Amino acid sequence: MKLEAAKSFSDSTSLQNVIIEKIRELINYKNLEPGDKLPSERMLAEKFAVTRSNIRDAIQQLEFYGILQSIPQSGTFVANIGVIAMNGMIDEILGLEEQDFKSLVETRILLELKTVKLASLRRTESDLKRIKDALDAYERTVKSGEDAVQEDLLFHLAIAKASGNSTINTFMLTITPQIIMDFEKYHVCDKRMSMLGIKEHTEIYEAIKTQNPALAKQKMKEHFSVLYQYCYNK
Amino acid sequence: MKLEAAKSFSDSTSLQNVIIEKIRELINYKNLEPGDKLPSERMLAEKFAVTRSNIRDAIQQLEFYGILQSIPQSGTFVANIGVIAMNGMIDEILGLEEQDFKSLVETRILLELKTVKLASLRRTESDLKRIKDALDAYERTVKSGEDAVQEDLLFHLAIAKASGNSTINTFMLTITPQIIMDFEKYHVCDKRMSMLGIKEHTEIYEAIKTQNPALAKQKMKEHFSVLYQYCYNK
DNA sequence: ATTTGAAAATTGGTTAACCAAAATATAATA
DNA sequence: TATTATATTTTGGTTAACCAATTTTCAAAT
Repeated sequence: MKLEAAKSFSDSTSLQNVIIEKIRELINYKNLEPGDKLPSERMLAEKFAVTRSNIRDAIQQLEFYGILQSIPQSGTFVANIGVIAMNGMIDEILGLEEQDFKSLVETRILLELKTVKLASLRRTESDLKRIKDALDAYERTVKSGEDAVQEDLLFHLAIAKASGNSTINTFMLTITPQIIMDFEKYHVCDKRMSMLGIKEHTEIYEAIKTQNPALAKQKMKEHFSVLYQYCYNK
Repeated sequence: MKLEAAKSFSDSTSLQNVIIEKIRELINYKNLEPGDKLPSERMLAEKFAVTRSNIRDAIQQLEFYGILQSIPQSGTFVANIGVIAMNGMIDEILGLEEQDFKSLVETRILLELKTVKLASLRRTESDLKRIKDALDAYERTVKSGEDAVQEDLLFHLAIAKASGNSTINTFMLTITPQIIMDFEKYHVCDKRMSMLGIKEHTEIYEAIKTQNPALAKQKMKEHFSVLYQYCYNK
């Protein structure tokens, strides 16, 4: 059987949001400060009339955003960000929207115009080799007539890695699969685009190689202008 | 008891990485294509000689990066990104470094110079009110002589929300708690900085209100230049 | 040969019992 | 009274049994 996904906001998500909301209320009601301990998972489960797993899931999400921290055999603690920031952040977490394609592309362009500049300045020789390898792989696939969306993205990820900025690199990783799926869904890349892509990728690579950040950014901008128009004019 | 954290790369993380690596090898060895089904959690657990929970954790992480997708009572599937991109991405996931303060600040500045421009263009009236409220709260706290790091960050988060870009907004949320903790750790903000901050925040707010993106970005840049120097010259 | 339908097996998710480390309470000692 | 040693309780994490939805199997009917 093959997959045909249509992920919706499931019940478990909304239950988790309810629990997060209740944890927030508890922290406020009890005036818990940074470093204070939350009631145990078992007590929370009983208090909220849900299972301990539900509590653990909610805590895990709040841990992801740095609001709580669990210490084994000790307890779950309010992180060191203060009650005001915590309330504001939970508001935003509960109000997070599904990420739309436009935001995704907009963000990708922003990040990449930065990574390509940083990569030009900071790339090591091994960074450069990785980028070159990705470029060669892309070129091979395009010239063989196959779809090269994946090799395309890997070229860009190699640049992100060379930027030396671990945060941006992580962000690029998180948006890449969604980008790939959207691109293939909307058929963003055709053969003609790909042949042009080889030229543009090569120019970007050369600019990084010669450590010319301004030129690198310029070439990346051109590369995206085609893409951008293609995405928005269909 | 109060918390004094020093999170290190735990054993569980490295075990998870080993499992991720093995899942990758399996996908390659079996030539699984997008949409194909992975062996069941139970079989993987037996094959890799680990518990089913370990398998579930690894799958959950690969799900976060969009590489796998679990369907209840059906199976876990390779997402629609292709084997080449998958290999490249798993390489990067396994090689992810801890996020350093410099990357964090660099990324924050990049994101905020964009959000403030977008917010100027797109902000609704209710966005504007939220930003104003955050600004007022910040001013109140500073003038009362208290530490206002939290109100400071909430002002910036309000702008991120007004940018209308859900992806950037999510990213801002994920880096905010780390920023707060680092700021308090390094005592980035003192009283003098905060009083200056009121002026700068107000200027940014006015630029967003009058929908002047260039001015808004300019003011944000000034705001960060002080911060940036403070962070790097200590 | 094809279709149908019910039974059996398989699936990810859930629950509750269990574990070892940590925190706390208690008792013994100085 | 203060301090140390020990037993008990509490903690988040782990494990294994269980569940309901889904998929597969396979024989009966057309």
